[in-house]
Amino acid sequence: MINSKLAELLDVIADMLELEGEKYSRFEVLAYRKAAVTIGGLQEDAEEIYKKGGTDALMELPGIGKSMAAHIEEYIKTGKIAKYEKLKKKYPLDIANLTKIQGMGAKKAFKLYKALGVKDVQGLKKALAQHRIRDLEGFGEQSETQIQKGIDFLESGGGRMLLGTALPEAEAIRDKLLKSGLVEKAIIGGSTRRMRETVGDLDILLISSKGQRVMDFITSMQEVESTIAKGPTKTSVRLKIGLNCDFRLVERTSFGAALQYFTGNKDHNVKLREMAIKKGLKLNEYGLFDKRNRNVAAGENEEQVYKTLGLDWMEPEMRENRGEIYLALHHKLPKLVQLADIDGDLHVHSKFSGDSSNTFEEIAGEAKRLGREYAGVTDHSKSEYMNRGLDEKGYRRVFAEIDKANKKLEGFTLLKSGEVDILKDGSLDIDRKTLGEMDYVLASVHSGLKDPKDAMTKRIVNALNSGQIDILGHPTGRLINEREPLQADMDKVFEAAKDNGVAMEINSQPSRLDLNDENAIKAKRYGLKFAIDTDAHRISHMQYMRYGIGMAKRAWLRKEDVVNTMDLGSLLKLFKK
DNA sequence: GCCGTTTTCGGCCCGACTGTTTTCAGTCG
Repeated sequence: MINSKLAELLDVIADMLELEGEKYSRFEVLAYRKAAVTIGGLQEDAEEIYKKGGTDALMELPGIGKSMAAHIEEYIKTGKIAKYEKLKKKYPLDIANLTKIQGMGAKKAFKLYKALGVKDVQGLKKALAQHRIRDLEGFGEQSETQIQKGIDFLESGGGRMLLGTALPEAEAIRDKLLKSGLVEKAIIGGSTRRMRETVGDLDILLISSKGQRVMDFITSMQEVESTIAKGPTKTSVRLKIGLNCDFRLVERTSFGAALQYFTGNKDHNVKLREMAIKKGLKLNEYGLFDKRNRNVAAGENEEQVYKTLGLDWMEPEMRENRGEIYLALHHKLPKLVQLADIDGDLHVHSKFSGDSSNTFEEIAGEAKRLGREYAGVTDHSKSEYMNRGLDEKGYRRVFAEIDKANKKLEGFTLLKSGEVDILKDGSLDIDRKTLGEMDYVLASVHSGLKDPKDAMTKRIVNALNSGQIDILGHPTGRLINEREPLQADMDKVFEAAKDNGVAMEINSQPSRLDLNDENAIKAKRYGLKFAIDTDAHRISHMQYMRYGIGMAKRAWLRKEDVVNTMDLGSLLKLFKK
C-alpha cells in the first residue's frame, strides 16, 4: 500500500511550495494538500487503482487532476516524484516528521533549519536540550516548552483513537459539565458526532453565560492532563487518555450554526460556505449572515442553517461531502437506519465456546433490556481450537440447550447458529447436515489473513458459492490500528455474495467496524443486504450496536438494507430461502 | 492545481489562540 507514503510526499510538497512564498499561489498549495487528504484516506491502494484504470481512474478521485495523477504515476513507476526531489535540494529537512509535532509547521521548521541547521526531530531535540531555540527571533522560552511538549506527546503515541474509546470519554466529560450547573447546553461535535471509526480529537460545544468559570472548570477537570490553549470562547486541553479536546463556547443564538460548523467535515463545510456565497450570504460558526452583516439564520438549531441554504437537514454521519449535499438540495436524502430499528443481534458468543462466559439467560436478559426480540448464538467452530471451537456434536448439544432455554423465555427467541470457519479452500469446517440444523449460518475467515490476494479472493468466493452461508462475518478481518484488512478483490466478493443472497456483516466491535463505511457503500451498490452485529463476547458488548449503526449511517444504509431490523418471522423466512 | 448537477475560466472558507511582537505571522481545526 503506497497511499500513506504518497500522501505524505504530496503534503510535504505543499509545505515546500508554501516556503517558496510568492512564487506559488496559496491555491496551488491547497491543491496538493487536498490531494494528500484524498490519497491518505483511500481504502484501496492507489497503485491498484492506477493498474486497473491508469491515470484516468486516478482523476476520478476528488482533488486529483492531471498534474496529481501524473505525480502518482511517476511515483508508482520510479518510486520518486521529480518535483519533490528538486524542492528537497532547497529544503533538505525532514518536514514530514517535524510538522507532526503540534505547533510546528513548515515555516517554523525551516526557520530552525536556517538558523540552527536542525534537519529532523533528533536534531530538534538536541537544540532543545542546549536551549538554542529561545534566543532566536520569533521564538522564546515558551516556544521551547511547547515544542518539547509536542515531541513528548508524539512519542507517547498520540494519534487517532478508536471511536469506542473516545465517545464514552467525551460523554463522561459532557455529563460532568452538565452536572456542574455552569453550562446550559453541551453537545459533542466533530468526527465523534459523525461516528468516524477513529477520532483525532474531541470537540465539545457549550452554551453558558459563565464563560470564565466554565473554562476554569474545564482546565481543572480530573480528565485533563494539561492545557494547550485557553481563551474566552475556546479552550484546548490534552486529556489523560492521550487525546486532545477542544471546547467552544457560543451564544444561544449561534448554537445551530456552531453545531453545524463543528460537525461537518472540512469539505462538507467548505461546500456549504460556497453555497452561501452564491446566495449572497456568509456562513461561519456564528451564523448565516447577509451583506449588511445581519444574521439571517443562525438560530438554535441546525435545520435553519440548512434550510436557508435550500437544503434538507441531514444526519451528522452523512456530512462528509460524498454527494449528500446534492441529495439534500433535491430533497432526496435517504431515511437512514436507526438504532431503534434493530430487532435482534445475529452474532453473539456464549459460554459454550471461545473466551466468552455469557449464559443464555444473560444474553436474553440483556437483549430484551435493549429492546430486541431475538439473538443468534454464534459460537466458534472446531478450527478455532484455541477458542474451544465446537464440532458437529458440540453444536447439537448447544442447539438442544437453546431449545430448552427458549421454552422458558417469553417474548424472546435465541436462534441456533454458529460462527463457522471458512477454510483455506473456501469450504466450511462443519458438515452440511449440522449447518442445516442452524437457523442461519454465519461464516468468517480467521486464519491465513496475510495470504495473497488471489488465493484469499478465491477462498471467500468459493465459500459464498457453497450456498451454505447466510452472513459473511467481519468480511475484511481488520483490527483498527492493529491489523491490516485481508487482501481480497472486494468487487468479486460482493458479486458472489449478491449471486448467493449472502448478507454482509457490519461488525460493531469498536476495533473491528467491519465492513467499514467505504466498503459498505460499495457493497450497497451491489444491492447487498447487511447484518449489523455486536460479536459480543461479554454481555456489555451488546451495547456496541450503536457503533455499527454509526458505520451503517455513514454508508447511507436504510432500514430495509439491514436484515436484523426485520421481525423474527420475516427474518427466518429470508434465511429459509 | 482543481473544478463545474448554472461555469472549461475565474474563481477558490473562515476564525481563535499563542508567542513574540508593538500589529502580526504561524498554526490549527
